Amino acid sequence: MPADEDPPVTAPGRHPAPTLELVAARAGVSRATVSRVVNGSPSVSPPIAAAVRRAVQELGYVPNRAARSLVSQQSQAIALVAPEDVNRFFGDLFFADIVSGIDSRLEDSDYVLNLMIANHEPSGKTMRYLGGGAVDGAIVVSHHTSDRFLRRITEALPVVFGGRPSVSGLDTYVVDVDNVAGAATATRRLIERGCRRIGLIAGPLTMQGSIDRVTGWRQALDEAGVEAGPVVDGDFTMFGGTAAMREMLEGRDRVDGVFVASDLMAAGAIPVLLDRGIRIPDDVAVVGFDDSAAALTAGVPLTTVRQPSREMGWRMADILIKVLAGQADVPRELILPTELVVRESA
Amino acid sequence: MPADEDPPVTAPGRHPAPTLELVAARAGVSRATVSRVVNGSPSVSPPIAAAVRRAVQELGYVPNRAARSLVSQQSQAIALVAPEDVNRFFGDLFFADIVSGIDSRLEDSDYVLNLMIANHEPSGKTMRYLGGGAVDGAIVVSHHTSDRFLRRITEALPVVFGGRPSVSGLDTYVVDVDNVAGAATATRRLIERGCRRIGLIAGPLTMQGSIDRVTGWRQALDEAGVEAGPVVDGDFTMFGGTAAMREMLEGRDRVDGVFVASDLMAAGAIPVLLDRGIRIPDDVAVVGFDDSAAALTAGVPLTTVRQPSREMGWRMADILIKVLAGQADVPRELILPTELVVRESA
DNA sequence: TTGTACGCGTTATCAC
DNA sequence: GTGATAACGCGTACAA
Repeated sequence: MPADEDPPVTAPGRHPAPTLELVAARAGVSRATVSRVVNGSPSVSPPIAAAVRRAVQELGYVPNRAARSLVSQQSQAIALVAPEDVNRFFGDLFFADIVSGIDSRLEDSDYVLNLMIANHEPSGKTMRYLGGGAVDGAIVVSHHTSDRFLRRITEALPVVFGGRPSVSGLDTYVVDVDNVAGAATATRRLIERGCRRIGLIAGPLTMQGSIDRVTGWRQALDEAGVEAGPVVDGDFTMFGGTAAMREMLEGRDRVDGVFVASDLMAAGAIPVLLDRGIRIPDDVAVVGFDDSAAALTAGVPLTTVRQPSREMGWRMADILIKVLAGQADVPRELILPTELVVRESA
Repeated sequence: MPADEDPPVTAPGRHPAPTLELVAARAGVSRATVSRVVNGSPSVSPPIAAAVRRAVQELGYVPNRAARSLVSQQSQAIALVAPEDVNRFFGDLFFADIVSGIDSRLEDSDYVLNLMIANHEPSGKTMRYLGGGAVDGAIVVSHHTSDRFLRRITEALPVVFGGRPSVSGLDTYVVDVDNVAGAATATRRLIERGCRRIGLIAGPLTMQGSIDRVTGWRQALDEAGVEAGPVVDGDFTMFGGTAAMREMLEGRDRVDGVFVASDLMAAGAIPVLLDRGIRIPDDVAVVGFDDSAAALTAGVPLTTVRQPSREMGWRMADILIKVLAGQADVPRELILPTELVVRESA
């Protein structure tokens, strides 16, 4: 009674993958030649190349990634690292655009994307993985100033940040928008509408982008000589936006305009206004930030500051790929423009 | 003038990773012994093991994944494949839960997750990647009946499906809920409330889950002897839900209850009702499906059918890991229970 | 232009 | 218990 018969390690019925050797045998050439053909070396005679390609086709040969990595010292993989709660990450369509952009850049490359949504501080396991050559580089988004690992990760491998990190002096690349200018533009829109009590629903102040948007808001106010209204933290989540708006309305400060530092928060905040019979934009005007898909689901079409999030994703991947290819003239910082999108909320 | 000086292939300043060899030298033992210690082999004397561990620590040694893969024939990576538009995938918080669940199962394993959101039919590149040993297995979600690649992928590597595929006879594993029963429960809730003109906003009928929910809806209606109301396709998106509800209201059939086959669609549909002054649930009762985060952002707290999406993700990863480990007693199909969550909309 | 041979870092099978 | 040594599949100097 074989109670402990060894289960097969590999699933039954899968063919062992053909190797370079096999293809070579079939094409009647050496492994080296096959390798050359596969890697598009010019120094191989057309007839031979054709024969090899046919053999590759017939056998369904596909290069073994591990072997290739081992010799080339490159994994052809990059990591998308987000030190953020999974639901938070997925909940914000802004990141959908980022991923979409990264994806589109990677599509016609050989790189694959590894997802590392690391709740809180990335663990030792994660860091070992990142530093251990398992990926060639990393794109880091949604990072907080408290993240000690920012420095460690940039020391471990080439990194492109989505959003300027608060820590400076890092050996890294950054793709960002001018958050200060964008926020100022949004606030000016409110001022021009005639708003004089302008509140702010901010993102978490552990993120540089949030801080910059606060700065921009205040800057526009100062320029216009308008007194600053109440400030509440909305945490970059929809619920946070809802809670923040409630808090703001319950405060002693009346507002007639609000700059909300992300569309998702605005989508949470606007229903609070509507529920209380407050008209938008007549009683309270609202401007968001991102122009993500949430801008159209807020109840009132949202006037917002568009940031080219999909392009940002594309650019980040593009920069990383160029750096990994050893290209020298890659700019350290790429600042993309924002643009005010006027809809109905302000 | 070195106009074309070779740029360095690797970023400057990164140390070459220490190898087994190096650790061995430092500890004064052979590579084999170090390997044993690293892999927790029992047959190594405690003092030696300690010395090796110290060397590992000091050098910050981390095993080279490629080399390990090459010899073990395993990549320690699994792919999450979604033949779906990126924004669609990210836009539905249901998938956030799935990913979160997968992630939590992978956390204390050595596996990493590769993300493959393949707009439309996965390309040849994708299939080659999947079949080429770059990943040990795959989790496939959001698949459509039209996906010819379902068969190909199951032939290429071990696969766990999220949601029963329409194609049958596949060598694969499935984690799903009983969509028919869930939909019937939802519909019964409406009937018990007194609704007699019950419409349906369906998901895309290219997905088996959508079809099953239609079936469940009709089943409950038939059982109760209630005539079927209008059916409109909502595409599993928020906008789709909005459009579907508009279409339904403009039709000649009056409705006093609607079963919406996903919370996200319900979140799009409910505002349409509210905008027209239709009271929920008094004039029209609404039941959703999923109990995703969207259920609480619909304007009216949504009565819905909860499916344990996070657990589904966890289970899928768990099953895949067990299969990859050669475990024999893994069930081919795991059906998780649904549960009616009563809130205010019905 | 093509083939030979070595090495990439690991694991595993042997002897010792 | 420990150490040589042979794979694993591939890229690439080097030789032919």
